[in-house]
Amino acid sequence: MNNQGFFNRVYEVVKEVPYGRITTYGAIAAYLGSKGAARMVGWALNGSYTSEENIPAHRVVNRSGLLTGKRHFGGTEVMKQLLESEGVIVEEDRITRFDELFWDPAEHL
DNA sequence: GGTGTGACCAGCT
DNA sequence: AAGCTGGCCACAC
Repeated sequence: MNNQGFFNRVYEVVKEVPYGRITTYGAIAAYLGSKGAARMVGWALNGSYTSEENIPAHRVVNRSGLLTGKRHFGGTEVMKQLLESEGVIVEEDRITRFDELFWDPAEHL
């Protein structure tokens, strides 16, 4: 059912990310079956803001836990604020306790 | 239907 | 050690 498009699946996964948790592009891409399509995941999130649904893209970071797409939120501090608002500590545009806060889609889904 | 792109990843120089 | 290039896949024009 959710095979209609790669984008749609990315949205579903990101929306399933629990509060105060984060995931990575590579993890999502790998879960979708396209390990090398990490770039595609970021692009999907690029359209997330155009999507009718509210996609917590701020919970998605790169493999280093770095807020790579922070600039796409319309403000580098916006993403940080959102994460800290959920209890996630952000330092130097990077997730602290990244290993602990990391949420693997394959593990939950 | 080919080309370009994109918020990455990993390896090479 | 750090910077850069290529590769990867799927969508838009």
